[in-house]
Amino acid sequence: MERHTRQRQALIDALTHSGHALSPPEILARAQAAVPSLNLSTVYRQLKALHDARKIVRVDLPGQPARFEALCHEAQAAKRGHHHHYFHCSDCDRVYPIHACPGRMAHLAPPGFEVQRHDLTLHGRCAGCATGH
Amino acid sequence: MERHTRQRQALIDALTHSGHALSPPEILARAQAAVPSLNLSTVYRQLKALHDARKIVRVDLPGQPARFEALCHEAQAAKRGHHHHYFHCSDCDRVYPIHACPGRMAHLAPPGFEVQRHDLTLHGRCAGCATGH
DNA sequence: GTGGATGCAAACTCTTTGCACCTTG
DNA sequence: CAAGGTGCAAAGAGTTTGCATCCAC
Repeated sequence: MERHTRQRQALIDALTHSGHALSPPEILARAQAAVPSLNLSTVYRQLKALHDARKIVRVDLPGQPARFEALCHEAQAAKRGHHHHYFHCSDCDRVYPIHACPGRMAHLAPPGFEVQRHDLTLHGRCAGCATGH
Repeated sequence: MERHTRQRQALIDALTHSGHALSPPEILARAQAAVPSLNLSTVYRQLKALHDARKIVRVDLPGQPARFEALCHEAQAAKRGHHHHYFHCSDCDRVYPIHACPGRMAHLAPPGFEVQRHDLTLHGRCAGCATGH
């Protein structure tokens, strides 16, 4: 992450301008609008670099390929990925962040288990799909 | 799922006798104790058949390879996979079912979103690992 | 005996890596 | 011009599939 390249910028733009998390192939397709020669390997390498630099978040949902999301400026300034969860639309397959959390879940685990964190994924239909597209 | 074969039985035994969810390679290793010639392809085919027959549950955790769990007899009799969640131990990497649920989560989604179901994964240390192995 | 199940190898998806070439600073 | 980044192709995990052989019924 030392040099500024067109491919990195195209990638960041693609993530920033999308309202939802994108998969590596989706990122490739969108970023290729700006840099047609862009390669999937470069996408993966940049994603890793941006993730290590805490500029993007990896969104892993159960049984699904990884998606990535741009970190908002407030979160980047705070130097921490704000804790949040995701909504997966079973119609359009998009993933939306949810800025709410049901709270600590430690009481759900059996006695003796130390709960450190939790992941929550909601499934259903997003507002767009629910209203008949 | 029409014939009874040694490999299917070995696979079912491996899943039934384990206290936690197993990955396909783990299932292969355990079932090969009974049927040494057992092949990974057969494991995958049997897992698919058993899953379609509602005899096992697929456990997908975010960012992790699939695991499988035997359905308890009550659940099989009820013809439905009882709704539950999982605890993932970051020390021993085992996955334990949790027979508790925080309840409906519909209120966490933005207005207009229809929540149909949710997945919850707890992460931390299991009782065995927390007490110093 | 026959069709479903198995074993093996090849194919497929997703992701990572080696290496020569190109580009940024 | 030197180091880091890129593109391409090959290599890895995890999973699926085609096909000849095998074996449960």
